[in-house]
Parts: sequence; structure tokens; C-alpha cells
Amino acid sequence: MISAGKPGQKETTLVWLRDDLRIRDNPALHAATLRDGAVVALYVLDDESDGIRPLGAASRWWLHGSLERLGDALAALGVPLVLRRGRSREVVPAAAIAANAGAVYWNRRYGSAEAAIDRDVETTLTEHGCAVETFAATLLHEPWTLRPASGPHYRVFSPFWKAALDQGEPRKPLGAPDIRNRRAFPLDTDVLADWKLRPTRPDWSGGLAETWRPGEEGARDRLEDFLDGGLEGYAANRDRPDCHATSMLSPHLRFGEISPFQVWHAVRSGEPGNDAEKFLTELGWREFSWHLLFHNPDLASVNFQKKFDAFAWRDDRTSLEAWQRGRTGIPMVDAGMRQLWHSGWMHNRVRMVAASFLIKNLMIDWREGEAWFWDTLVDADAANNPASWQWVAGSGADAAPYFRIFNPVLQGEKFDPEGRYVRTWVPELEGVPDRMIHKPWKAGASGSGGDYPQPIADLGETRRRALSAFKDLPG
DNA sequence: TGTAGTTTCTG
DNA sequence: AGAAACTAC
Repeated sequence: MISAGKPGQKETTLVWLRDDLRIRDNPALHAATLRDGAVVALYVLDDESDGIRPLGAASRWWLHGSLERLGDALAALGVPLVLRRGRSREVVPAAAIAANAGAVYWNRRYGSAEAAIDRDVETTLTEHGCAVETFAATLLHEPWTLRPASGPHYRVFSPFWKAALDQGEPRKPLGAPDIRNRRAFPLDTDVLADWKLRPTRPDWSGGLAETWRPGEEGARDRLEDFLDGGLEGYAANRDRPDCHATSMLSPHLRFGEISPFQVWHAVRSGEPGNDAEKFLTELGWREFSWHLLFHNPDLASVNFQKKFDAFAWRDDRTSLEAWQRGRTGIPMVDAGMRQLWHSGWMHNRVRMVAASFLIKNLMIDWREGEAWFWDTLVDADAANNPASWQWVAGSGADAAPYFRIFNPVLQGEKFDPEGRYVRTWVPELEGVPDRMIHKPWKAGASGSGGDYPQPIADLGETRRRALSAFKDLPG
């Protein structure tokens, strides 16, 4: 039972943090600071509740770093970060009671299992006389505020994004709160290290640590670096994996270390033009994915287009493993898969090429690829990941048509013309001349290096196989 | 944010 | 001959 407190006693406000691991532009935290009394932050590691998708290994690695940074930042504000593990429906009310909280605030989430948990927690807290307030923080547009004239939700990106833009400028970001010198009373907390979010025995995380700095400061630096060049050339170079033309903000956005509102206005305050529009459109795809997931909670497991349910995917563990390990013999695909394994990230263009190879050339179920990305990407996002895989498969909303099959050789020649990207991740190919770098099997004895494998699939043959198989889909 | 095969244009 | 345009998948 939460006591109303002695008359005049200032009540604690509990802020339940989830996918919003930042102190700036955090509406729930900000609102808590406007109240009298202490503020306590809570993070719950919940792998147990029904319908919750446990984090992949790369995401767990990231979470550790992000919580570490967040704990420091909150401590500097005089806000303790309390860590608890277990079912949110029980853990959150228990923490609220222990903190003698008069109010619990959080920023909304949009997965169906998560939203159901949040509704139940709200009910329980309200029954205990605890005030609950929730805020919009993670998406520019609440998924239910955008509605097409007909149908339950948008299925095509362009009209969706047009409707979003018609809603006007997103709100301005909030600054950092300042709430020092309010005494919170001490609450039991888990020790982060005990959660064992980071690998121990074989520590595969070296490449992640080289590449990333989880946390709000790392996010801000990444955004500043990206905007320093004024976005110049983004539209032209964003498809070039051999250039540093993309923002690499995805994992920071995923964990809410930076908000889309901050990104939006940072971009808007710069030079307007095609580069800025193009980049903001990428935020739009993120919004679209969440719009789709909100209206289709099983997006990660069920074909958006039902006619794909009948499709006979190939069961081929050997090829799947070759793909996962970057040993398909197709340089562009292997470079991407190795970049992913090493750094927890893959360039967007290469994601499309690697996914297309798995789905179309190998004809392996897109869910296998989605699951691998979920485990290995630091930006693994519950909406973006399945929406994008279904996009490539052709089973999704506004998806690429079945006959759009990427040729990894042509894609390589177009977007990695000197093979710099491929050579970075596939060192066996170092000695192959530029002309042959994306098709070393044709280089003969002069070229292909060491123990680099022969292609596990003939691109032409498997393309024709996919075309005829997908053509047989009903409708 | 497709490819491949074919036709048509151009120097 | 090679680019550009066109079209089916």
C-alpha cells in the first residue's frame, strides 16, 4: 500500500525508464522534476513476461554500457537509478511501494506485449492510489494519430509520410533537467554486473567496443559528427558502404539515448535541401515501421501478406550457416555479414543485398535472417528489423516486388566500385584486382585469394529459380 | 532502394 | 560499338 504520506510531506516520483535511456528530452523525467520531492529512476530487465522478446546478445552488450552511462548522468542530478529484474507487472508496483512513490511516470512504448504490461501496471498503481502519467518520447507521431481515409492503418510509406509531415513540425526537444539536492530515500538495487549482459568466456565484444560508445554522450557526439559536414552529400553517398556517409545513430535511437525530436530539430536547424530531406525520410521509415508494428503486433513472425504463408522456403542449415559466418563466396554479402559479426552493425545498402541473397538466392525463410540480425545487431529494433526483412522478402507492407532481386556483383560494382569496403572485411581478397573484386570466382588463378570459398550458389541460376517460385504465389 | 534482355539511338 | 530507353519478371 502506498501511503498518502504525512501532511506536507513531499512525495517521491518514480520514473520508469525503458527505451528512453537519456536525461535530455525525456518528457517523463522532465515532468517528474516539475514536482516537489525526490525523483527515483527505475529500470527493469524483464525477460520473463509473456510476449516479451528477449534482447539479442549484441543488444544486451549495448544495454550494459547504456545503463552504466545513464546511472552516472542521473547520479549527477541527484536521481538514483534503481535496477531490478523480473516481471514488470510485479516489479514496478513493488518498487513504487518501496519508494513510497506518489506518482509513477514513463514514456510510452508501442509493442503490444509491452503496452499490455504498461496498462496492467497502470491499473495496479492507480488502485494503490498512485498517480500515473505517460508521455510521448520515442516516436515523432503516435501510431494511432495517423489514419488513412480508408483502412485501419497506412500500408504504403509515401502517403504515410505525407500525412506525418502534414501534422506539422514535431515539438521542440526539452533540455536537461536540474534537480540536485532533493534527497531520495535509498532503494535496493541490483548490481549491473550481476546481470551479465556482457559476454565473458569467449569475449566477442572487442569489435563492438572499438566501434561504439553507448550512452547519451556517445549519441550526441555521433550526431554532431554527422552534422558537422552539414549533411553535405548524404543523399548521394548514403548508399556507399565504402564511405562514412551515414549517421550511425541507429543503436542510439533504438535505446533512446537520443530522441527523434532532437535529431529532427538538429537537422532542421541546418541547411535545408535534398540531403536534409533524405535523412529525415529515414526517420520516417523508422516511424512507418513502428506504425506497422503497432497495428500488426506479430510482424516478426507472421507474413504481412498472407499469400506468402504457402511459400515453400528451403531448409538448408549449411547455407544458412555460411551466410551467418560470411562464407558464402559472394564478396559483398560476406563483407556485410562479417561487418555485422565484428561491429554489431551493417551498412543499410549491404543489409538489403545480404537479405536479398538469403531470401531470394538461397530461398531461406526471411525469419531466419531476421532472427540472426536480432541477435547480432546493436540496433536490433522490434519494429525496424521485421518490417525491413519483410520489405526485402516482398511479404511486407509497401514491399519490394518479388521480382526485385539484387545482384550482389552489380550492387558491389555500383556502390563499392574500388572494392574498398569488401577488402576491409574480406582480407582474403586483398590481391584480387578491382575489376574482379566482386566476382573473384571469375578471376581465375591470378586472383582469388587463399581459402576464400567458391560461391555457394550460382547467382544466375538461383535468380531464375526464385523468379519462378515467387511467380507461383497466389493473387 | 533491381535486373536482364531487347530495341533504339548516336557518333 | 556503346549508351540509353524500354519492358517483363
